[in-house]
Amino acid sequence: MPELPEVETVVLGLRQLIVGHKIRDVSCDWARSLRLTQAQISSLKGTQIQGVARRGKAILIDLSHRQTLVIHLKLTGQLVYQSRQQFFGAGHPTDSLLGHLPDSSTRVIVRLDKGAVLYFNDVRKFGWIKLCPSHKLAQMDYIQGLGEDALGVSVERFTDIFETRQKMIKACLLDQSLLAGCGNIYADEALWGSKIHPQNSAKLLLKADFRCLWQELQQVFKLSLEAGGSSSKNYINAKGEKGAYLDFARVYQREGLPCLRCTSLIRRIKAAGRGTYLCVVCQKKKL
DNA sequence: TTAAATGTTTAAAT
DNA sequence: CATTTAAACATTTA
Repeated sequence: MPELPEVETVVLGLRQLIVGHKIRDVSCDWARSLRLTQAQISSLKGTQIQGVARRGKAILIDLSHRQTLVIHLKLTGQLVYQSRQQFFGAGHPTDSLLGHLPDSSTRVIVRLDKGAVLYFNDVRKFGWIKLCPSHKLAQMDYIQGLGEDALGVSVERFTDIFETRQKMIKACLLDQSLLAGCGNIYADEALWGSKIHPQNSAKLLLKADFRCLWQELQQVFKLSLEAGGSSSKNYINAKGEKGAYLDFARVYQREGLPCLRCTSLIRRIKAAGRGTYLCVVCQKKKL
């Protein structure tokens, strides 16, 4: 699912809740969700959680035995924290964020001290949890392949990374080895916002195009983050109704609806292997 | 029944 | 070599 804003929402939320907690035990009923050896699983017991961070779309949980849990939510992962006093869930928006847990999508259960529990739910089972020595994190397969983080990258760096690339700009935005964190929804939103055709080769874009694209991407991230990600706490509003999920989207999943700028109808095409929404009038292809 | 889904990886085709 | 496309992972929903 989850892209950078949703992952960041998980991280900010969990940091307030789980740091200081000790792990009692970890269980799992779908082996591929928890990619640890039995020895590694045992090593977690009694360990204290020292910090929660994000790198690209990966969630990093630092533990007192100098190991770090690395979690990837992929398309449908979510993390939910429950204790007597608190409840917090974020990631892919589904009813599991508020229903009784564990449920049928629960893959891993981390029992913490003081009666608290952390659930890793993942309907499609693509997500994973790994463990890595903290000092070797940079060499871990997934982390090692990540480019600069998309949140807070400077315009200059952003432009430098892309301007010489031959491939289509959308493929560039989705390439985690170039820029880490952007996913399908935010790529479409930023491209629409900057009036750039997703299939334009990056090298055809002007400095002004990159500046605009960068601006739009940071802006959509910010909006989504303020709303708690396109999921999470605002999935359910104060009245207990389904709320802000994708409310910020201006093109994504709006096929057949009028473009909010020019009223021509939003089209859906396939680009960079993904469903892609755009306004063919506003987002002109360059020669 | 078919198509697609907020991601990544790998193999095969250009 | 650089890019693109398709398939795979597994399940649900339209």
